[in-house]
Amino acid sequence: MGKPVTTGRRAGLDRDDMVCAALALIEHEGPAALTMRRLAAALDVTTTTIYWHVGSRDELITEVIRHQSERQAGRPITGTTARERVMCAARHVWDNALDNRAITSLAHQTGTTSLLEHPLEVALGRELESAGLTGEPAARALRAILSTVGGLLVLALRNESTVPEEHRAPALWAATHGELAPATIAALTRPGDYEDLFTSTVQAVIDAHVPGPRD
Amino acid sequence: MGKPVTTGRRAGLDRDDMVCAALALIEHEGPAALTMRRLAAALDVTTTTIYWHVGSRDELITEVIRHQSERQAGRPITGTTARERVMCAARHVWDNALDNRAITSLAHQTGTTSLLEHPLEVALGRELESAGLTGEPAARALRAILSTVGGLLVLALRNESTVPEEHRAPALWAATHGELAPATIAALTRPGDYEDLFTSTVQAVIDAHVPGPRD
DNA sequence: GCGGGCACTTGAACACTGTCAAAGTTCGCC
DNA sequence: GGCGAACTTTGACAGTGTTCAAGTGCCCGC
Repeated sequence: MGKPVTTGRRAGLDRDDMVCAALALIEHEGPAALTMRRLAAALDVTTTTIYWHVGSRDELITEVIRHQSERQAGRPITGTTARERVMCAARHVWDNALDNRAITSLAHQTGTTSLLEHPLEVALGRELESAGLTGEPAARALRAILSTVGGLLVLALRNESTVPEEHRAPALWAATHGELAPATIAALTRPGDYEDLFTSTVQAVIDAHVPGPRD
Repeated sequence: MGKPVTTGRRAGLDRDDMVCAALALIEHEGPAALTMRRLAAALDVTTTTIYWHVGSRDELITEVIRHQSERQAGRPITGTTARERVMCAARHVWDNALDNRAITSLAHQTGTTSLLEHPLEVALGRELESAGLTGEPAARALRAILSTVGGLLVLALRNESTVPEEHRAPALWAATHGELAPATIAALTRPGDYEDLFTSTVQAVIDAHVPGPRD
């Protein structure tokens, strides 16, 4: 009947639909694509409608992060020794971040990483307690491990394509003559293996906090 | 004489003035204050003039970072053992970042951290070579130490005031009942001491890569 | 049946961002 | 004196988050 595209109760969308659409948008087109107008277009709605449901962009992002946070709980912890199980919990944080790069980046740049990873952090905390740590030592170990993983994630999730090639690490090292041995420069010019770096570095931090089976 | 505020060669500013003014603006009012219009106002000039001199905002930022990079070189390395000297070089990265939070944050969010810290990274590399590491092992040690420091900096430089109190880590831990021991929760609710965390965590990573005096 | 009020939606704006084309002015040099 | 290069400005464009006033549809009580 050629309904005039009018206003009023037609969309039938609620807050959850907004959050899910935002999540999909981020996953498919990256964090920068999360624009109120783009999200509105994806939902076939006006930006004002989104504001009515979610309040603001920050609230929307927080909700997206919280939603994702619930989805990434519950991977099983394996391993027999305490160190192995702690390592496994740490690797869950790492793996989940790499499996959901876009949302993790978004959480990182909005300062809501704690919110996103909290369930995984709790799991890590449990393993630390099983290993015999409580109170302050457990908190210190937890923070040390999480910040180490976080630092590695900054490297692994960095979107190289946004920064010109001549300012990226390999090019900088290639331009560094005379200060370091050629073999070292060569090694630094090659791209690093983040997986190896993760394993050895996190293991070192864990070993410094969690007593081994013979202690 | 009521000179008409005309156009033409009047400002007498060059590219370097733009960069310095941008640096000052960032240091005094934070990275978010670096806006082309604000910078133009600070220089008593139009945005187009800035574009004529520096090309684009990204180029301006790159130049600011490079400029700052040169300023933060040259702190002396102290210590007698190899591990002490490596630790000192790592601490230089840490201290410089904390002393220049605004610029470091900016570099971090534009992916130019490598550019900013490259001189300090070279110094760290030198100490690693003095400790007997070369080639791939040196590169691995360097990357491990830098990513660890980077992860700690993410924590230490995070601007807490931008994210609502109930989504910050202490509040999240305070809301976590039943999963962890009360003493652990209490320790996690208290704000952490980043200085301690830096020392112990970085030391652990260094010890894993750099042989001690008795080896 | 119908009218009031709530729930939702829209259109149009505001202030802000980076960026650019065109036009203007001033300067050094021939 | 005039020409061309080196700047500088005006004024716009497209995009961002956000809000206000005005709609429209629907349910509920009368």
